[in-house]
Amino acid sequence: MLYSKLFGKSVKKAPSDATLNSHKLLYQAGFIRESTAGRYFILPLGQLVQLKIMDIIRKEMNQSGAQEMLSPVLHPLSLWEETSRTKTTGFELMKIKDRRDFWFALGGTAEEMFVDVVRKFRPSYKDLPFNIYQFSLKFRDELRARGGLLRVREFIMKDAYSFDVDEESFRKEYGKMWDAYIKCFTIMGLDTIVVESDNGYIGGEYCHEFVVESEIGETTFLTDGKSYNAHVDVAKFKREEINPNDEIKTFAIISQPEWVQTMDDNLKHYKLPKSRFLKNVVYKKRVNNEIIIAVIRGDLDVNKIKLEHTVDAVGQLEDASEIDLKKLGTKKGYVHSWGHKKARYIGDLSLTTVKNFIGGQKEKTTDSINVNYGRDFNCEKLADIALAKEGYISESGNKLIGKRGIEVGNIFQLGYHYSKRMKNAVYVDRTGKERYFYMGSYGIGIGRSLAAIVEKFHDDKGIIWPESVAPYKFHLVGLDLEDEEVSKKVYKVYYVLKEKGQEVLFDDREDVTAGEKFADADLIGIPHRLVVSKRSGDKIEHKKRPEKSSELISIDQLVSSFL
RNA sequence: CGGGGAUUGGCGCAGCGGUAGCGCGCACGGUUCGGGACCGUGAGGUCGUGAGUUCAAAUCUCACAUCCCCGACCA
Repeated sequence: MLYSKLFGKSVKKAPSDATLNSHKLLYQAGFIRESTAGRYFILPLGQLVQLKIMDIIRKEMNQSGAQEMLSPVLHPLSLWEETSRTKTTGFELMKIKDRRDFWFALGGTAEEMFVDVVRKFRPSYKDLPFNIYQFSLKFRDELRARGGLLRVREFIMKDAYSFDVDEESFRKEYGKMWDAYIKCFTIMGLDTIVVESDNGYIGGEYCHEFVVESEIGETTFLTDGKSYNAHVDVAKFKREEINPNDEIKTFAIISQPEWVQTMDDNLKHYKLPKSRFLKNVVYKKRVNNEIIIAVIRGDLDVNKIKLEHTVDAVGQLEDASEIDLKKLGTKKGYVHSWGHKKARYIGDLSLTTVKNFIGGQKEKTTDSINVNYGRDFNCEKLADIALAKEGYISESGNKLIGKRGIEVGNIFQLGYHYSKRMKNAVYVDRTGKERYFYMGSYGIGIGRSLAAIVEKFHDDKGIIWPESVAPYKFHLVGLDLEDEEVSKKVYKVYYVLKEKGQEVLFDDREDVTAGEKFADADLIGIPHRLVVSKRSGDKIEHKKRPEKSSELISIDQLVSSFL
């Protein structure tokens, strides 16, 4: 490729509102341009990188036995209605209708479509398992796009869907995808941490995110530095016994000064740690206005997402308002840990780690002490509904550390979530009976991976592409082109490389200074820079992008050592 | 969706009631030529949109739109 003809040249300055290195550099070097917020033109250089990334993924997917296909981008809305995902709160589905008033969803993920195509075949157990995937545009009506390619409203995603006869078979597939993902990201130069995460509106029981650690990342997760990594939404931790040696005392209602209202007042008044008090947090379920009171040890906070899973209300809980509390017959700070009629009580596992809790039925000048779970009150159930934090102890006994990262891929166990909700999502087993598919889905964001690579591989001069994803392998710089000899030589190098099928970007511009060409080469970040000039004589000057010094080599050496 | 900021040529910005400017980039000519050179000439803008105030609005007022940042939300 002649640089003089390349569409999308470099510019000196990035727009002032670009804050991330990947955004600035990709803009400056001519890889991307914005259309509207969160929608990007991927320019020729950028597309070459995207294609490289897609090739890496395609190869590993095919290697693992998956089959590439393509689904329409417009999904009949009726499919999304079949799984009730049109109603899932928090997910803004983009809808569009054609001239016959037929409604479509602009796909943000394609579970329904893939189930739909599979059920058209009514497979037999002999056809299973299989994994089908595609690269296609995805639409997410994000409330706020940000960070260049990191969070966009339209992007290319590799999404795969697996269909198995049962869980055991599925687990193998899940493992295969896990391994394939690690391999893909490693080839791209990315070290990923596999993090347990929340499945949100996708459904299913467990899932994992592949995260590239980065300070600018949006995903926050906790790790014990060894075997345990989990998204804060789902992270588990040990509840230590607070006072195991205390004797259990008799429950009592005592008088308490009126000024004791908040947790801080309690600490002052009783001179005991937060963990000795009961805390109640009230939520309301949006669909039916059901009131849920989460009861938890005073030093812990409630994790709304865990609670939502516990009460089967994913994406449906909101903080109760003062009006809601009034309906319960109470107000802020005076919620009881038991006894409010029409409320469901869910307790955290921490309730059994304290003897003789203080609190639980606070009134204006009284409260209860020596409250023990199981003896003095019970919840509908005890579950893990507490928010894990940095410094807490993981279940394997190590301290949890908080980190940030960019989520570049994820794998989901879907189980029967979709097959049970959609009609005829079944195969025929050995005995001729119909059985539900056991499913999984697997995604990788192409643009986000690209941005993550740039975030990791750059210096103050520009991008430093790993060879596996670089838009070109060689950046040939021709200097002194007005000199006929030099000009002949550099074109010869260009044609030799091209003849050998090499990817080469040739800076053939005649009216540009050497300094500018070098600056552009650094900015664009192609792994091997070749310079031909008066100074290089018969040889070619070769320099790797991250290195400072160059070496003089002959064209034969170039061919023998680098092609 | 809450809070903050912005919108003037392709990009970065100045101007803040009285003739729309600068730097970069672009085009042409010339001098340069190994780390973003210099001189000269030139093209390019109904100052986000719509109302209003005023003799006069890029500038003041209001509304709207778009974009950015923080948060909430979110595979």
